[in-house]
Amino acid sequence: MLSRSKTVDFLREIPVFSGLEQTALERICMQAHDLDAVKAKLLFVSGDPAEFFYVIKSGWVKLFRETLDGNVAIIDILTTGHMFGETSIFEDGAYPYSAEIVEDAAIIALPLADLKQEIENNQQLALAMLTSMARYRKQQEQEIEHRTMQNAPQRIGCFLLRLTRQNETGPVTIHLPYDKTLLASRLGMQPETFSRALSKLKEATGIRVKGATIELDNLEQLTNYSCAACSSEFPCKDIAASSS
Amino acid sequence: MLSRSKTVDFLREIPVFSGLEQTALERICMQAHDLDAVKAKLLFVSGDPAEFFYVIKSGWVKLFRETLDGNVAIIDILTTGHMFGETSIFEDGAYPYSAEIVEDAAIIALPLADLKQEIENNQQLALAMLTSMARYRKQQEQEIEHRTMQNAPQRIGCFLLRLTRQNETGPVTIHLPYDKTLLASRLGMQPETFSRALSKLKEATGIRVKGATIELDNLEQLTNYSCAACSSEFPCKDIAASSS
DNA sequence: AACCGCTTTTGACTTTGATCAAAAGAGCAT
DNA sequence: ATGCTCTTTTGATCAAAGTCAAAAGCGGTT
Repeated sequence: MLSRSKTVDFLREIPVFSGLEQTALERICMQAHDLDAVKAKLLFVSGDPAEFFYVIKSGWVKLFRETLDGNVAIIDILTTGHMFGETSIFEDGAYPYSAEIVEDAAIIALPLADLKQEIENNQQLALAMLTSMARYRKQQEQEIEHRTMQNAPQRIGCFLLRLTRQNETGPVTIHLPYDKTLLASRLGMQPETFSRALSKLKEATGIRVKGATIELDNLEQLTNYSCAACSSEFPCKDIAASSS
Repeated sequence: MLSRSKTVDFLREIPVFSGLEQTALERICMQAHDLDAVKAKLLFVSGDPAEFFYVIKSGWVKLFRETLDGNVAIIDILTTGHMFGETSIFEDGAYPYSAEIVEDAAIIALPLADLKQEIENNQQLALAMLTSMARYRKQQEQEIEHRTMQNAPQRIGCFLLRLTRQNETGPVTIHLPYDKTLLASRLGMQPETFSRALSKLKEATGIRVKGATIELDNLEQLTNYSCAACSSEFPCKDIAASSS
């Protein structure tokens, strides 16, 4: 079936699956189904029984939880090539967070049971998962560090840097991937703070902001400003690409 | 050799190793050596070539990094049964953080190469590592949530709760495991803020503080105050026990 | 007891970011 | 173009936490 083999091809591009044998990948994709979802659609909510894990073909998905007193905590915001829901393999069978589409998306849903079985029987996949988890873990460590060591303008600068390919030298144009309110919460600040912090960053580094488009003459402007409060000097390797 | 079999026995108590066959565990412990270290000793610094991973028998160890502008970011503070340095298996062979003894400790050092080889050849261990990584990942997610959603007194209260066994009903006595300055940085705040926040917590919940000893009549006092800003209602399962 | 070095607390002040309220801008349908 | 909605910005104010400085407390020695 054509759509099945396209799914296999897509998954092969993702680090955690890229080393797998064709047959293993096909077993995982056996029950795959595609779904298109528009902005604001809730894929599942925290506590729902976990049947599927998801891989994003395009668009953006927000993972979040709500606190008892009604605030929202963003876990992560994911896009093309990212995977989510797969950690429920190691859990009690419920999703530990809710997932909402924040930019129209094409998504592949795959049964957790099949992934679980393959991991348990396929050493290669288990190791790939371990590597992926380790990378994610490192990313989270860095996230915690950023939240405590960087102030608001620095966090924005750091985020912008991570949107670029890391060895550009000349002028760079960056497009913010989703709206500024969401970006604010991704960076752990209020929308008003984001707006003001972006102005401050503009002041401090000379970047040019036009709506969701940002231009800078070179990355150094930003790295000097943002990476000072960070433990890993710039091209902060490893943190860019990852599957949830 | 007696000390070798004691090491095996100790590792067997740790979740990630508990399901292993005796022979597998013995292979990992083959080159084990014990070390006693006093407060302030640096085990390794970030960037050192990673040869060993460590398991703590007793005492406390701080993992941290330094930012370019000279501040210190605490990664984690670990004690009995915790493991660290093992993620270097998935890295470029250097430790990604520094490790310092903060309370006199007894530690087992084991070669990373042996662990790596065992993981690659032993499906059971790979799966146990995956489970352990998933638990740690969840913990980190919670840590990020705490840092953004809870204020200073709430974070302290939450930390105290996690020092208790979670189903106590009557009065509880808690001993702070290490000094307050370190605890402050573990919770992402300044020592002065910690001191004042603890007073505020005392005010708000009626806990009694005498030096490093804290008494409370029941956990509810604290949970009402601290867990309101959190997404997982109290006994916050999973987060207590873990390896690294 | 007196002293030393350390941790912890307290005080005064500053800075950062949150909050509340309102205005401005952008996108879209009519 | 007009009106509608939603996002973003701006302004004014407030609260939380950081900073700097000094005092108090707490072992452990001598």
